[in-house]
Amino acid sequence: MNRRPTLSDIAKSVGVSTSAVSLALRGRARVSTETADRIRAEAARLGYVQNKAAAGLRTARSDVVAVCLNDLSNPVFNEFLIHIEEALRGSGRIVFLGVVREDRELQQQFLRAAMEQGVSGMLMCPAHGTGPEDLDPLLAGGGQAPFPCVLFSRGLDDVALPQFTNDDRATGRIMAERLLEAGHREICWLGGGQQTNTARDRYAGFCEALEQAGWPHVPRHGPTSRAFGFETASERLRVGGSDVGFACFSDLIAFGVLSACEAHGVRPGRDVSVIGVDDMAEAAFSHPPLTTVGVDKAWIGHSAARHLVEGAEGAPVSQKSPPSYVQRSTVRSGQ
Amino acid sequence: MNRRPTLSDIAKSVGVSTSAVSLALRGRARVSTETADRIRAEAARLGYVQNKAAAGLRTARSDVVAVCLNDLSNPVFNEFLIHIEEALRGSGRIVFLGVVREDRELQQQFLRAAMEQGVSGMLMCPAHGTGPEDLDPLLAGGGQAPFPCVLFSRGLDDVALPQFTNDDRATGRIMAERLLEAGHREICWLGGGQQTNTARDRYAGFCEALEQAGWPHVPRHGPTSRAFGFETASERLRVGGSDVGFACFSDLIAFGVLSACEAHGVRPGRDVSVIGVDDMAEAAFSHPPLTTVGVDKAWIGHSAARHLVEGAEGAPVSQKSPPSYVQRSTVRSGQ
DNA sequence: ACGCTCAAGTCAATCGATTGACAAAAGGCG
DNA sequence: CGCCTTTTGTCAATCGATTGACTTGAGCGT
Repeated sequence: MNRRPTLSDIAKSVGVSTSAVSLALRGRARVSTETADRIRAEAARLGYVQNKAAAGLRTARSDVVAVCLNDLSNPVFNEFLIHIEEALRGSGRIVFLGVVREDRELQQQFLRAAMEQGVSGMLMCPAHGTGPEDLDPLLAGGGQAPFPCVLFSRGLDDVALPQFTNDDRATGRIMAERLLEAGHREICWLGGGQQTNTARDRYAGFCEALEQAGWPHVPRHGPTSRAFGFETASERLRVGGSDVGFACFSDLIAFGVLSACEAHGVRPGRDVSVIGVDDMAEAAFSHPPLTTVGVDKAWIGHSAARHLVEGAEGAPVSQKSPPSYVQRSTVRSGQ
Repeated sequence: MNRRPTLSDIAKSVGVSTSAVSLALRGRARVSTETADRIRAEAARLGYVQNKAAAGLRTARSDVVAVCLNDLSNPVFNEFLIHIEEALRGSGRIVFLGVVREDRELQQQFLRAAMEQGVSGMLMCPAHGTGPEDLDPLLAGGGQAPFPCVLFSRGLDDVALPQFTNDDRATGRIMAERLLEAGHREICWLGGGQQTNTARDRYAGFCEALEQAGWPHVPRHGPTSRAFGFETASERLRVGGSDVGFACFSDLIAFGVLSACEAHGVRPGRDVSVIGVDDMAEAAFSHPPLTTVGVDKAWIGHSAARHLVEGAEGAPVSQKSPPSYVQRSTVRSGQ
C-alpha cells in the first residue's frame, strides 16, 4: 500500500536533494544534463506525477480555468463550451465547469468554489439579472481580485470586465430588415425579455429598424424554448391569420414556431416567414432549413479564452462580433 | 495590495490560535460556541475563503470529480453531462471537465491531469479502442489507485471498474423486432462499428433477433453523424428501392436518414421505417417525429455519479438500464 | 599559489490548512 | 481537599513542491 511517489522519493532513490529533482523535472538550469537525465529516468520508473495542489500552494499559480454557464440544454451554450474547451486545452489549461441555470445564488456558489480551488481565471456567461454587486469580489482593482474574469456571450453594463459578445443591436436590425422586405401584414417578436443585455439589445435593434420604417409589431416576450415558440406562434396564427413574419430571439424558439406552422398547415418561406438567431448546428437540418442570423460562437469562445490566458493588458476591452445573415428557406423573398 | 486572508489572519484578529479557527470554521468540537461565533463573524468580515489546495494537501481529500467525455457535439453526451453535473452539484462536488474526442492519447493526458489535480474520482465514458492497459493506473488494487473511477454510457470488458450503461443487446433486439413487424422488403443497419461495447452489443442484439426470424439485413457501419445517415440512406434508397427499414445506431444518424427520405420524396412511417436510439431531446421535434429506443440517460448519469461519491463498496458492479421503445411516427405499423 | 568566476547542488523557509498530542482551567465527587 | 474528567484551547509537525541564499569544488588567468 505505497502512496504516490513524491519528489523526495525520487531524490532519495537517485541520491540528490529534492531541490535538484524539482529543478530537473521542470527543466531549469542548475543541474547538469547528466543528473537531470538520471532524475527524469527515475521519475518515469517510479511513475511520478506532480502534485499541483502542493505546487500551486507554493507558487500561487494554477492552470485551471473556471467556466460558468447557465444552461447546457440550450445547444448554443453547448457550442460555446465546445469552442472554449478547445481553446483552453490548446493552451494547456484545464476546465472547471459550473452550470448555474440562471440562478444568481448558484452563480455565487460557483464563484466561491472557484476561489476555493484557486483557479487562475474565469470565463463567464452571466446569469439573468447579474449586476455589478454579484461580481464585486472580481472587480476590486490593484491585485485584490482573486482572479481575472472574462465575460462571453452576454455582456454587462457598468462592469469593468473584458467582454466578448455578439453585436446584438445589429442582429435585431437585420431581423427587422429582412422581415420588412418579405412584406408581411404583421411582424411579431418572440422571446427575449429584459433579463440580459443580449435580449435587450437584440430587441432594441429590432424596434429601431422597425420604427425607422414606421412599421408596428406585436411583441411576445418569453423563455428561450421550443415550447414557447410553438405556443405563441400558434396563438398568433389563430388570431392574426397566416401572413406574419416571426422574429425569434433564438433558433430554439424558431424551431417551435416551425412546428406550429406545420401543425397549422402554414408554409414557412411562403405564407409566413421565420427568422432565428444563433445559427446552431441544428438550424441547417430543421424542416424546412431555418433562416437565421448567425452568431460567431467560435470567435467569441476563442477570443474570450485567449484573452484570459494571455493576460488582459490595460483597460478592459469590450468586443462584439458582427452577426451574419444565413439565408436558408424560412424567410419569404421580397415581393 | 493585501492578499487573501488566511486562517492565521483571522486568528490574529480574534486573538486565538489558527487551530481554533480551523476547528471552528469546520464546526468541530473543541471550541466553545461563543468563540466559534466570534471566529465566524471575523471570517465573514474579512471575507475569508478556504484554500482547498492547502487543505487538500494536508488531508489528501478533494471535492473535485473529473468527468471524461468524448464529444460534446453529439447531443447525447451533452445530455449525460447535464445529468452528471446535476447529481454532482447535489453532493457538493465540482466538475473538472475533459473532452477527449475518441483519442486515447488525449484521454491519457486527461487522466494524468486529473491525477495532478488530485481529483477524488472520475466519471468516464471511454474513448474508442480503450483497453485495460489504458486504465492501468486506475486498476491497481489495494489502495494503489490514485482515485476511484466509474464508467458510464460505454462499458469495457475485462476491466474491474463499476459500469453503468444501457442494455444495448436488448436495444438492438427491440429495433430488429419493430422493423420486422413493419414488414419491409429490406432491413438496413446504419452506424456503429467495432470500436465500443455499445456498438458491438447493439448490433449483436439486432443480428440475433433477425437471425431468429431468419431475415437478412444489409449492414453499413460508419460514424455517428447526420451526414453518414444522409449519405448512406440516400444510397440505399437509390439502389434498393423505397421499401426499407432503417435501424440507426443513434438518433443523430436517424436524423440524417430523415433528411434523405425527404430529399428522395419518400415518407418515413409509410414507405420506409426509421428507428433511432437514445431518444435525445431533438427526437420529439424532428420531421416527422422520430421513433426511437430510449436510453435512460438520467438514470445512468445519476447512478454513476452517486456510486462514485458514495464510495464503491465490495466488488465492482455492472448495471444496465433497460431501454424503452418510444413510438412516434417513423416506423410503419404492422401489416 | 592566489583570487575569482562559474557550474552544480544543497539548505531551509515557505505556501495555508489540518490534527494528534498535550496543557490549563473548570467542574464533579467522595 | 485531592483526584479525576471534561472542556477549551494551543503546539508543532505535516502534506509536497518551490526558490532565494548559500556552499563547494573545479577551472582559469596571471
